Amino acid sequence: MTRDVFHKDCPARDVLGRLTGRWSLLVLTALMTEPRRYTELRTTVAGISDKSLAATLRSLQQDGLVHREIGTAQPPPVTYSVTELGRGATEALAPALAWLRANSAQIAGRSADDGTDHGAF
Amino acid sequence: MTRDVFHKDCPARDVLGRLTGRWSLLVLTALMTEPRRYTELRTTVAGISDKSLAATLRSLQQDGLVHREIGTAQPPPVTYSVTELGRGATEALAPALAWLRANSAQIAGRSADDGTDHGAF
DNA sequence: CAGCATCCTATTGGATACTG
DNA sequence: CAGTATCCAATAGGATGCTG
Repeated sequence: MTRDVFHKDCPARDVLGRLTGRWSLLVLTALMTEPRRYTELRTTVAGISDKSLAATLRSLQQDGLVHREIGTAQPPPVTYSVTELGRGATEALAPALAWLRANSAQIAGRSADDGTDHGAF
Repeated sequence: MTRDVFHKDCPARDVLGRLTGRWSLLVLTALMTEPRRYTELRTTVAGISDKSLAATLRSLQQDGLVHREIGTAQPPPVTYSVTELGRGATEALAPALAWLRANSAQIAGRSADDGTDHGAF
């Protein structure tokens, strides 16, 4: 006990580092329902920059969580989808996301409760 | 659909940002089984610095996920524990951690497979 | 359309030393 | 024991402009 991930040299630390990037969870979840094109993703994950989206996708792709496919049309459409591994990861992350949805409003209004009701936002 | 967390101004974004910090998941999980003292935590979460541990604890405490209690002995012992809210959060994160434990070795050996067998590390 | 290159700033986080 | 203070390096990430 208190081993593996708590150990300094556990490779899970690296993976954790990449998965806890600001955008990974959002991008993975956005890809869960259906494959998406680059521009589509940038719209869905509102607020992400080109640089961050590209970096996140590359990172997820290198970890084998996301698949990148280039079409033959002109200009070539690029479609991203989750791999089997990525699907497992996203499903493992789903409870965390659900918890966020349910509790973040309460947490956000903890140190700065200005009385404004954002609802889910 | 494609709302709430995908919206730019959703407060879940902030909470996500703090929860996806490099150490939050580890610290929360370390506190799940039993309350722990500061030094104990620093030992359990191997590799964390004083600065990062203190910052992580302050952040979690402000979000209401962790409780800080100061004893009366000399020098005053400080004990950290998860709150009810924190317990819910950690449980929601547990599947992600389990997935990490099960799959990170495979992922880590993806781009740099040197043949070394780290096992779970 | 799907990025990459460049520049820039802000934040993270480790090391070290110090304190009540 | 339980931190804080300071310094510094590395990284993340946004803005902008450009490309095949």
